[in-house]
Amino acid sequence: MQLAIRTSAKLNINLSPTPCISSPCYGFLSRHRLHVSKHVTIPQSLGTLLQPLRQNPPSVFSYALIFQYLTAYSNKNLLKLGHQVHAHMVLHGVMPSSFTAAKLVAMYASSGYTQNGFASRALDLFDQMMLENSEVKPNWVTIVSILPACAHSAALDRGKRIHEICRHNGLDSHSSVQTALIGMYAKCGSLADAKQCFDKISPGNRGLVAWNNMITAYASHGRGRECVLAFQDMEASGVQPDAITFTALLSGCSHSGLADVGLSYFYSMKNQYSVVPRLEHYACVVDLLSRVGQLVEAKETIDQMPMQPGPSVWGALLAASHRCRNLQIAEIAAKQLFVLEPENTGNYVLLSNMYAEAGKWEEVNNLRVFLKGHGMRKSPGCSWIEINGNAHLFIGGDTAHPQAREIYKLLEELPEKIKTIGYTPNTSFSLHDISEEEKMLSLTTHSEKLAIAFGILNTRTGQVLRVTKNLRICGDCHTFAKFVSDIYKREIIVRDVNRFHHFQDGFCSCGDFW
DNA sequence: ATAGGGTTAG
Repeated sequence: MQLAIRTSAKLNINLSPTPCISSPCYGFLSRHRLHVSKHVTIPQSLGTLLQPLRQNPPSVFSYALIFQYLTAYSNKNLLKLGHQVHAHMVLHGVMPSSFTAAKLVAMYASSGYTQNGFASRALDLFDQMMLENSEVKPNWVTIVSILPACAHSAALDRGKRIHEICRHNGLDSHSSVQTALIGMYAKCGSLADAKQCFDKISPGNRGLVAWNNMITAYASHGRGRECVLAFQDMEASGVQPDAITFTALLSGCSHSGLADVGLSYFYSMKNQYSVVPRLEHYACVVDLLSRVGQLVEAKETIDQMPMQPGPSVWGALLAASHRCRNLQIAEIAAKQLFVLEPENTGNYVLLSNMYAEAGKWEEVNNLRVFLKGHGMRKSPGCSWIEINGNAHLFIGGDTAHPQAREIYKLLEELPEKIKTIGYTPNTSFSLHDISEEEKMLSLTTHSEKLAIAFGILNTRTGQVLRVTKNLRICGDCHTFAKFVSDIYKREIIVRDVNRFHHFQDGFCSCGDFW
């Protein structure tokens, strides 16, 4: 059978992390039945593809082909179908072979980033296959499929375990595996391990993606110098940079205040490196310019772009206006964004925050009424921390955790304790229409504070705390983390939607400018 | 029998 695999149908990977919550995969799936025509519209050829499932019993091979097909198409609706086919396989007692296992993991992993829960499903599936059936061996494809799921959910311990599995199966010398490990370690907050994996690849085997992964790693951890040095090493080793290299390099420069360096790379990328700037590069430039206070120039750059500025570019301008506290330009950017991506509540929240900071309460109220009228709600912030391989998830004001009492007790004492060394709670980051007292309450129970407090309570002295948040870290929590890192002498690494913050001895690697 | 590629802005 000839398969029409569309390899171009790749999923856009989003940095926005989602938590990994364990769920019994097979139990869930066994409640499902195969209702193919009801739930999804499928391409004609897929109908033909599903035909072999009517055999009794269907062969492992039929399943493998379907999983492969669905991976190539990877979209949400087809993943639903994938679930059902997986359920079908379980119900018919067909045991996965190494081959179907790889396909299955790839299927869940490739679609897992856009929707909560699928990355964890891929991870659970992987774990079960490693445990339940020793006949099933991971191959390098299984590994490079599953590692991004660890990266996405910031599951460092699980990632380390998978690295161990690689060593055990002799896969750790495979250059694609090594390359994927760099990304996993970097996104799970361990830059040192990422570097170690990079160094392990023999210089001749360091391909474009390995370099891109390493430069991205430095960029997201705010190590601009290393970013530029790695870029220079890459050039020296004869690997041509591509558009992704420059995205990483430019964002690395902006994350660490190297605005001039970043801008000069932007200007030379087209002429010297023959890489045509794309939307994301313009988004970086807007960001770079705003960091040297040139917001007006940023707006002019957008006006002169050779292509239509998309939401990414206007989003960068909105963030830049917030950074420069320029309400006028913020309104221009927001106006565009409300048309281009009306469903993105983050834009309304950011503009509303700016109005609030400027004391324009009427506009704040207008926005709130608008959001309410359209049934939109601010997406809830959540943070999680992995301890002994388990992810503990917190939502702001959450009391559901078994250790909630201890956590809240610590969060009552901590602000008082760190006030003595200069901390003042900043309620301007909490912009609901509520009293100061209530504001304070919601501020002290932000999800990232809950996760940090939980981490302090459940780890040994000196152990690094790695917290991940689905949104941008709040300014007050940022200050809070600095003081906590100081009095507890703890390194706290927070990954937010944009970048990493390394807190140590009362300072943050972002230099308070992010 | 199947033979699949990791990286992306604010």
